[in-house]
Amino acid sequence: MNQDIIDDYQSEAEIFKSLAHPTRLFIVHAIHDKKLSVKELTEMIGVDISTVSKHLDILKRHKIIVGEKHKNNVFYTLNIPCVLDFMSCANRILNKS
Amino acid sequence: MNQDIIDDYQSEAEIFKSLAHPTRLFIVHAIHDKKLSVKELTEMIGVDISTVSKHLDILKRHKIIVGEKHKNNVFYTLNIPCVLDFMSCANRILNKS
DNA sequence: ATGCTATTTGGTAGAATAGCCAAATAGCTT
DNA sequence: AAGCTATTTGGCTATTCTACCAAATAGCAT
Repeated sequence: MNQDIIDDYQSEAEIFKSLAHPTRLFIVHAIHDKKLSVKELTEMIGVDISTVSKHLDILKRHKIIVGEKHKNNVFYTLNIPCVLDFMSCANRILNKS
Repeated sequence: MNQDIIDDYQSEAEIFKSLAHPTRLFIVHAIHDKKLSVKELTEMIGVDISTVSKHLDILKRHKIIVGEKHKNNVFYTLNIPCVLDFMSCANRILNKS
């Protein structure tokens, strides 16, 4: 593997990778218009809360979302609106078949 | 895992997944303004041609790119310009730290 | 401080991914 | 047909990812 290409595109690929999971896409949509806590998201998604926390951590580390703590809840918000634009784009791809 | 969420977002996640690799992002950029064959891309990337062929297959199956055959070469073109828009968006994320 | 709720972290097993090599296929061109 | 080039496919390992459970941490509230 050519190391230069890796260097150039690795961090960009990380962004895509962080979105490349149904649960994480659901989260992005869900917090688009409403701040939600880990617990609330967990109830909506229906997997173990530790799994949800790890998904949130991935999105947070890549700055897709931002968390703010109130009492002992962490509420998450979407940091990158253009993600949703690309999701519309992706859906156009899917539907134009 | 809640099956409904999987069903709703799985295919969308596939799009992101297909772009979540440095080599595939390189390909998307490289064929943006110029049709390129598997062999040409392989020379630019520097991995085994079978690896490149598999990357191209992933992008093709998700309709990110389109291949057309001339003689015994297959030339690839970008099918989804909005991918590049999102890549700009991704880079804004990266640089705003 | 003790409990109570929310969140994160560590560990682990199973699935998926990406690379290489080798072999198969496709399709010109003699 | 036989040779040549380009591409794809199969098989195999090594690595990465994801889900669960259990345990640790954080922080309010009694």
